Amino acid sequence: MKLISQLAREANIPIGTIRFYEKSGLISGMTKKDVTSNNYVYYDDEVTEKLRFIKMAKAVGFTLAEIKEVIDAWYQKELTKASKMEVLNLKLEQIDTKIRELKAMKKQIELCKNNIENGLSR
Amino acid sequence: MKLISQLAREANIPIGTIRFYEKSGLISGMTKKDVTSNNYVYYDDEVTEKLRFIKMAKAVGFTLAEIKEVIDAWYQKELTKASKMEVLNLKLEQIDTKIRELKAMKKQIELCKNNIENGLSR
DNA sequence: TCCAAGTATATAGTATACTTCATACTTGTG
DNA sequence: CACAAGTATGAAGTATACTATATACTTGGA
Repeated sequence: MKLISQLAREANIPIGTIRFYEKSGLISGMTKKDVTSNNYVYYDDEVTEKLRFIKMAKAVGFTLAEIKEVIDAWYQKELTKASKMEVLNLKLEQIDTKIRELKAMKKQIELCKNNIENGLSR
Repeated sequence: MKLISQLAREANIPIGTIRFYEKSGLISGMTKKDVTSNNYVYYDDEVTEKLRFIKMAKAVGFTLAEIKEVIDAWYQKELTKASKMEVLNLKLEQIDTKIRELKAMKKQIELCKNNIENGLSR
């Protein structure tokens, strides 16, 4: 159980961004009910995991809305098994598409490199 | 040589977006100097290629600024061979990073699927 | 006890990538 | 030659994802 500044350090994400993610429903901490003097929010390791996932997913072009879908399928017990599987399977397909696109880009860039090496205009 | 509406059809990208990309310096058409009655812009197949590349690169999370760098390394003759290679090599590294991240996400999601199948909360 | 540093909340501002709108001119077809 | 459809331009508006600012309260160490 950690406060927001420690979480930010661990995940290497600005505090402001974490608050934004919490407001957006991607993550959530909890207030300790036995503490009445403040309303500090505590986060567990699950949140750190989620933040790492968010970071990766964002890096490969998923939107926060898309990421939220996956996280909900992951952690929300309210959803049916079937609907969770549907979301996750769709996401796996999208991931494979992205991998294919990245490989295609790689080929194109390598071709381009060869052309430059050989002094061809293109 | 085609006008913008045909280009939009071929690349499956809205005309407005194409105009935005042109203003942003990612692509450029040409006006026919022998035509004086209008200032219609014509595009060749190179532009179609660029648009396809832009689409893929965007899908995997590259920004327009990053994409512009690659396109410039690709088509701008003004840059030195060395600086072009630098840009392209960096981009290849970033692509490999993204592929690794996608594979990591894939593993995580498949693990999550197994947990759901086996009825484990997590 | 003082006070720097941490926390919470709300609001406003910024950057990116479009998208829409208004206006005006051009072209091709009936 | 009328007129719908296409084109160009500029400016304003929108969505997403932050980022910064202001205010106020809390905590922990000298």
